[in-house]
Amino acid sequence: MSGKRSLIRSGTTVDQMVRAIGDRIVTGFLRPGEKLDEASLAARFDVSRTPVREALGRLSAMGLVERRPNRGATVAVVTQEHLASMFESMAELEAICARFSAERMTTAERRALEIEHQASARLVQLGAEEDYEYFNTEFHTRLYRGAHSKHIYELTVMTRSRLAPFRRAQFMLPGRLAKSWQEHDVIVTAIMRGDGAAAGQAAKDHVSIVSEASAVFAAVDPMKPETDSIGMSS
Amino acid sequence: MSGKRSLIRSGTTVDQMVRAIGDRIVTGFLRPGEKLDEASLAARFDVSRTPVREALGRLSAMGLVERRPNRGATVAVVTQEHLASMFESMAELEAICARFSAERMTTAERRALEIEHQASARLVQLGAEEDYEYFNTEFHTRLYRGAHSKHIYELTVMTRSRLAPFRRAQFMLPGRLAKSWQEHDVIVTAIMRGDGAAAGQAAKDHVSIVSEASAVFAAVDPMKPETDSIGMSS
DNA sequence: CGAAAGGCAATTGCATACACTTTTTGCCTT
DNA sequence: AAGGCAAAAAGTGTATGCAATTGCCTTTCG
Repeated sequence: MSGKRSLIRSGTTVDQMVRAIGDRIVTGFLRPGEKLDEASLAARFDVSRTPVREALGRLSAMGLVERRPNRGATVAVVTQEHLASMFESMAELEAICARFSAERMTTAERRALEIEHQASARLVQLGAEEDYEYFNTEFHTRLYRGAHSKHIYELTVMTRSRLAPFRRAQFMLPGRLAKSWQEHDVIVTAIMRGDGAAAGQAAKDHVSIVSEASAVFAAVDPMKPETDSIGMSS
Repeated sequence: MSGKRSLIRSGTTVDQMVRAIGDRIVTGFLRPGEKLDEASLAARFDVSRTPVREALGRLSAMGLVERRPNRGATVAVVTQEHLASMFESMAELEAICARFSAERMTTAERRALEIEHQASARLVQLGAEEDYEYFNTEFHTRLYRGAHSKHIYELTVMTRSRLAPFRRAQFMLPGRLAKSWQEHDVIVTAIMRGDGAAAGQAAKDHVSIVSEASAVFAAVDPMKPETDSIGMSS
């Protein structure tokens, strides 16, 4: 019977299940609308149904899977409207964060933001998309933290994680890197001079542009049976 | 042991547990910081640990309880700062909803909002706090829906439910009913004439006032052992 | 006398077994 | 032949048992 867990890393079994299943959804290996059978998943990962069940519950709370009582779980289907709604929310949330950041950031926070932002300019010149993506995430996180509001932070991070699957390839568009940096520059400038309104507007515009850039990926066909079930990774 | 649900109402057992435990937290019967023992709760409600466990997971996602791996669950302790942060977020979210409502509500939605708002005026005159509370909830829900943005709606409802414990007694303050109605009136007026900026500002002010009115309840001493709540019955 | 290490009790995490709900399939009726 | 009903199969929901981790208490050594 149950032997050793696969060589997946740390955390409780449920955490591993959340990561494993979540990854497969985010990477598109599990298609939207696809049924998630508890027993199958449990067998696939060599665990019992219990942790799988709890993992599905968490993923449901994250919005990655949908659950109906007595009817099982499916990979969440994100409609065009819902996706637009999430990007819209993201724009509003980022605007709030930028506005608050402009008003509340400490001197140290402003300096760190500026320094990191300037440093990332080099990545644009080099066209280092991978590294820029990392700095991009860091940049936005700084904005969220700079708002000095724990709950706003939570809402924003939650929304961002929910949008992650659709933002993945936004930097593949040519010239997007430089444009992204310039948009960041507008935000930083506004924050440095404490102009909350301008910072908010700039952040909103920034996300709106990202939204449009990602819109092309919304055309992911849902409910495609897919040949196989579950492979290995992470 | 014997299966004999208490006389709590419908839904799956987990739903009942969520309601039961959530109610006890919201009503203050379970104090912030208090430990939530799975076995005790299961015995108290005459169910097995499994649904209790899942219920604690959901309540954790709602922010009502905090969970640490292998260390059990406790009633979430909300600090003064976090509470202020949540009210602040609520103000911003309601502002967004009101702004969008002013810009996007259909004619039917506007009419329904206006009618219901006017109807609630009578409740103010009568001083029917219970009934007004119901209409108040309804009013705000209309605003959330009127924004025509599913994700914004979700974020707002989530935040509101998380603030529920602290808003409970806001109408106990004398004269609060009439003031609340007047604030609603400003919002409705702005929405009716499609003035998004004004509606947003009015909604933000409204929540801010509620926040202040509720601030007094933030002084709930956490981690009071309490004689005990969960006794053995059966 | 204090501190650290080791053992013990309590509680959580996971596995397995059972019960109930939903869906499918095959047979019977019209 | 088509539709509906019923029984079985599949799958979720709940209960219970067992393993593993945590926190406390005792014991021992500096």
